[in-house]
Amino acid sequence: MLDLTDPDLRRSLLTWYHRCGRVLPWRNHPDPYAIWVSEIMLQQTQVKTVIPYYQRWLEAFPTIAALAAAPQQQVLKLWQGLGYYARARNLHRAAQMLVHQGDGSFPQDLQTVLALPGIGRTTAGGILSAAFNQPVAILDGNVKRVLVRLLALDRPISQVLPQLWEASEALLDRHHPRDFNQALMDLGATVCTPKNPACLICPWRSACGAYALNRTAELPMGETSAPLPLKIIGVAVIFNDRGQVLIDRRPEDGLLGGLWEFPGGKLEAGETITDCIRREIAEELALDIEVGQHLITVDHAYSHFRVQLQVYCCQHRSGEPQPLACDEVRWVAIADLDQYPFPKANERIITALRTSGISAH
DNA sequence: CACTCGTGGAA
DNA sequence: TTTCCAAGAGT
Repeated sequence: MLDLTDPDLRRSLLTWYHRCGRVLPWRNHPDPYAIWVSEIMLQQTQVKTVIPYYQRWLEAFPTIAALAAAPQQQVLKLWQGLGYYARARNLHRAAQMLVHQGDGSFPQDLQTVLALPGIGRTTAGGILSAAFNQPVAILDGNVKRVLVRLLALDRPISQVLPQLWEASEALLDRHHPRDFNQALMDLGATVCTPKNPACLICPWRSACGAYALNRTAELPMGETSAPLPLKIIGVAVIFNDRGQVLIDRRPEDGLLGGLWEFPGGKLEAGETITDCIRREIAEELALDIEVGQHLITVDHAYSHFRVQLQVYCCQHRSGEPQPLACDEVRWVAIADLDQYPFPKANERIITALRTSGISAH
């Protein structure tokens, strides 16, 4: 029977880590704030994607105080393209809490850390072990996969989370929690990968249940998932007679909260795309517009649905734009669109606008 | 507690 | 091309 507290298990992983561990910008960083930023950016996001964002972020906001003092629009602009924008809003809000309700330093107490917005159990363990070498366990995607294989659990991960947390805590090396947690994640990221794991060079090969049963390719078991529904969205690029276009800022909560976009909405059954756009602009902005020529069609996939944006150039006819379904509306010159944080699908609209040379008539 | 929340790398 | 899934958290 596999003993998770076997010192040889910990020793073999740490030895492997010292020889083969990754070199990362935030690893062994002296500032807990930098560790914190990296942990938030790394949620559901690959290391390679995070690195340039991490470096730009620390240049713009080198301290907790600097982040707390920044306007939210600058924070979102630095996060633009990274996704899951609530992470940026929560990080910003947590920095303000630390400055205004504390002494501006990052806390070392687990319960205090867990109380900060955007920090759950795994991120708290990641920060406290990496920044302060505290023995707090983690359970991220890498660790889940490693442990499911090590223990040969043939049930979907969502059904064995309590067991996996127990295992992570039992395994954790109390004398080297920082290196051990980092080693566990590195093992999952570089050896015990989702496909084609490199079992022949794995320090835990002889202890691994999935390897012994020759089932590494089947574990972890896949979760059942429904196909993503598709929404057709009519989108308006509305010009006024000064050549400016109308953009709106989405409500703070929910999808793409706080980011700017071109207005529009969902195509309803039996409706033409032109009617859809005119209706949405009337409902959400109280504007009368003329829908003109097609600009671009953008296909984009979110986590739980796909969208097809059918974008049309439009001309403002009458009415003053009202923020009925958003937080703010603004007329902006095309050259100034760069100053606003936009979601990825809208970036493609901006590119199309500039390359098409379309302007007001 | 099942659902919501982005984007891109990798196969 | 699709499909999976990444250092998960909030509600």
